[in-house]
Amino acid sequence: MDSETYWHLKNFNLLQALSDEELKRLQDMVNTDWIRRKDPVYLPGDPTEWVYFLKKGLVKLSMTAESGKSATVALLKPGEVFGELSQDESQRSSMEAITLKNSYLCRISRTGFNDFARRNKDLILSVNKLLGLRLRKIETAVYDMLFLDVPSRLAKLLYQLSLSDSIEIKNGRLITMPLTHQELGNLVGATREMVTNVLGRMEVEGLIGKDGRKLIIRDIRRLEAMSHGKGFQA
Amino acid sequence: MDSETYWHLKNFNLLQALSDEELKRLQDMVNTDWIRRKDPVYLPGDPTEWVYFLKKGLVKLSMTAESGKSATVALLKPGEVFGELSQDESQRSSMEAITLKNSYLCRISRTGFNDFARRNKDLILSVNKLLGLRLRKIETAVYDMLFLDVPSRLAKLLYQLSLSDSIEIKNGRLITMPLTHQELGNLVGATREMVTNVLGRMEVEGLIGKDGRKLIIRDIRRLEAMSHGKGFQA
DNA sequence: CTGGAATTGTAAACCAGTTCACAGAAGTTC
DNA sequence: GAACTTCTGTGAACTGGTTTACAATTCCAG
Repeated sequence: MDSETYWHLKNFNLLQALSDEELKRLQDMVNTDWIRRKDPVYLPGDPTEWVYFLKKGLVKLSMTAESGKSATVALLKPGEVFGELSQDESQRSSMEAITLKNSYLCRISRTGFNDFARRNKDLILSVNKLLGLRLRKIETAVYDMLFLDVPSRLAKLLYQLSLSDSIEIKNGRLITMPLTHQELGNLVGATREMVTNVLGRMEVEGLIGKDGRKLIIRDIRRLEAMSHGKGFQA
Repeated sequence: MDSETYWHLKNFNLLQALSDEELKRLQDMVNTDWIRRKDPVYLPGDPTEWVYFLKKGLVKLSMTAESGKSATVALLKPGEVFGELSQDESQRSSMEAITLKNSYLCRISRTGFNDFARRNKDLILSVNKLLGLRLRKIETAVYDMLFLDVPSRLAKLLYQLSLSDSIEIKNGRLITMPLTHQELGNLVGATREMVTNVLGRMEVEGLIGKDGRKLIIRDIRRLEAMSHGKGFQA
């Protein structure tokens, strides 16, 4: 492999615990794929036979109903691992994974990975930790869906995006993650129209601004506050 | 301990992998508690310092908002394990665990349990499997909340209760789990009134019946069908 | 078996968010 | 830079579910 695309499994948190020798062994089990923007990695109903390591790009993990409605569960960035990790020999995927940018990812067979992990206490512990994190994340997502209204949920999302995916600009922070209103809606469980509407109000209130189609966070404090209480309270 | 209350850790799925010797060692780390019906095991905000094994009784795990609204995440029966299991040194509990019947449970310090598990590959693997199951369960809960209406969610719940907590009677199955309309509502994410209303319609349709305050499942087939599609479709 | 507490039943008013139906703006492609 | 596609903006009509307020029933303790 050339040095441009040469990839260290080492860069994945999950694998941090492995020795160089073990990494080499694992490396032999790995396939690397390139997937074009908007193409699927896997679809609902596919067997869960691979574990994926995202090397470069952006992947959206979402649930879809037959009605066509869909909800985004996670946006995965380089270094993140997805696919069914637990030992449990579960049937088929309920989710769909689609790239939002051209992406490089590595793929290990689930059974292969599990056999490998079985011989590596530290790796099992890492998997354990990761599952715990995922669990807590989805639990708070449930909490938010049940107890917060759409403006609060959107405020929270923008707050988080501003921490994880933005750059400092004059008078605010520019969100770099390329998300349409539709995709924001899928992330907070609301319609595209509702998102447009709420963002409009937020702009009037001076909480956010926009540069063409990109969002600018203007008052992160108030956004953060809003993400707890009841939306716009008047 | 007398033979009535003597308890084999062995009966817990999670611990199946342990040898008798290991079980003995674990047993020394265990406290047994008796908790009165309706009393809490822990509350939101409590530190997550224990892992619990429910020996006898019934425990409700739920999330509550400051508004007082609450959602039930799980009903735990003897043999089930709860509390924060993953290695991740997470802060405080977001959930509340309350007994619905007088209950016996065993309690192991989380750090103790984790140290113990760290030396037991098979145990960690079991924990992983359990976390995987929990994850899948909550994922389908999210799916249901997002894509199914209240009648469908309730139908699904009744269907499941009829599989797991009912006894055969003449002309149907009697649900043995003691749940009020309020509690059914908390389980499906709806108000008490909505539950009363939907159950009423289900009774008219001949899907269910009631014996005093207890529910009887009359047509499990149609309930099951209903749990997929759009509630009452006319 | 009786009095009070908890649960169920009911219906009208209300509301957050969806649906529908377009119009305008911003990017993209050739 | 024209033609197209994708995305944003907007408002009216609608709807599933909540809220509120009470009445009726069931349960349980003494």
